[in-house]
Amino acid sequence: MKQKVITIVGPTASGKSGLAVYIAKKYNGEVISADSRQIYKNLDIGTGKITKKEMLGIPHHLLSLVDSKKQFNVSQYTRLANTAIKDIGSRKKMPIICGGTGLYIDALLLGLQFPEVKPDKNLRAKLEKKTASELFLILKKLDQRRARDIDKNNKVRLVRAIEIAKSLGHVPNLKKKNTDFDVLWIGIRPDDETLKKNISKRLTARMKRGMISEGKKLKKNGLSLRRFDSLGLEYRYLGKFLKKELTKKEMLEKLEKEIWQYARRQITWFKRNKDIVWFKDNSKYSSQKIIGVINKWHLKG
RNA sequence: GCGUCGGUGGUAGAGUGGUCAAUUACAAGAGACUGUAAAUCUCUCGCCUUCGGGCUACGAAGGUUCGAAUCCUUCCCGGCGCA
Repeated sequence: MKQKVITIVGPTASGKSGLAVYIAKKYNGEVISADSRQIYKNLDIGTGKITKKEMLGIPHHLLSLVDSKKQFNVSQYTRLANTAIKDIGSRKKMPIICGGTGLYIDALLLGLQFPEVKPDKNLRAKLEKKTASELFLILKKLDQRRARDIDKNNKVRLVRAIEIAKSLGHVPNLKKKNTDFDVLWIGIRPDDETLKKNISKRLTARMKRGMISEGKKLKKNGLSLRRFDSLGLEYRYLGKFLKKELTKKEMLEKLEKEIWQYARRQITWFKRNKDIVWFKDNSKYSSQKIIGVINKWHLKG
């Protein structure tokens, strides 16, 4: 019998975390985070990590595990998440995946198998200095086929493709492995106006909770400004503020827009998955409907 | 009041007689996604379109010219200087 897994996806500030706890309470579940930034230690306020209090006693996995100076990736994520699912399942509890990082979730639940080539820091550093078209030519020599479908303006992708091709001789086709999961996909997508409001409110709340001092502390503890930038969103803009490139007001204005753009990108990603059952919010009314959907799925076997 | 500089698409800001529906950036919208994914990348972006093109536009109104966002006149608005 397949392991049952409930998954809650949606854009940032849609109320996923609260819903996950609510469902976990009802179904004797534990939550596994699927968030590429909340996996890091000490990135708490800026990532909107759920607090101990908000967890209401529900165990949460894959939060605050990695040093924020280190680079984490999908492959590590799927390994950890698979282990967590097994662990939770073995204790006869319901794993609830909750998060907004589409790639991580799909890799885990759709079984995307990426080529097993470890990141090569030196090679990357060398390649990053080249232009996209130079990189494209390098890749073309190594793997004609991959060069044909790759986005030839996307340096990040090109670098990785070259990295793989150098190691394996070519870039293998992406494989999907059959997973042992029976997944119920639940999506939360508020209407645009509500989502915008939520984003704005949440940002204000984060400021009150001390987002700026969190940033200062991270910097003091040696997190480079370059790293701030690559972490994106709040940390990218916190970094610009700490560098004095932006005033506090400018930071907040730009950040709010940027978060909105991010939310749109998340929605674009999740829209592709036709298995997702969408709801507007996590209100009482929606929650009841969601429970109904879960019950039906749960009874099926 | 006189002088002077300026008024360009949602915003900032190029353009100073034809190659201009107008560089670029941002905002907005759509989308992509092979181990960085909160990252990275692409497309659209005056209106209409049978996708050939058509129409209306660079403060307003006139004028010069084969042709004006670009030159001239007047007016309106804003900055600065002098009164």
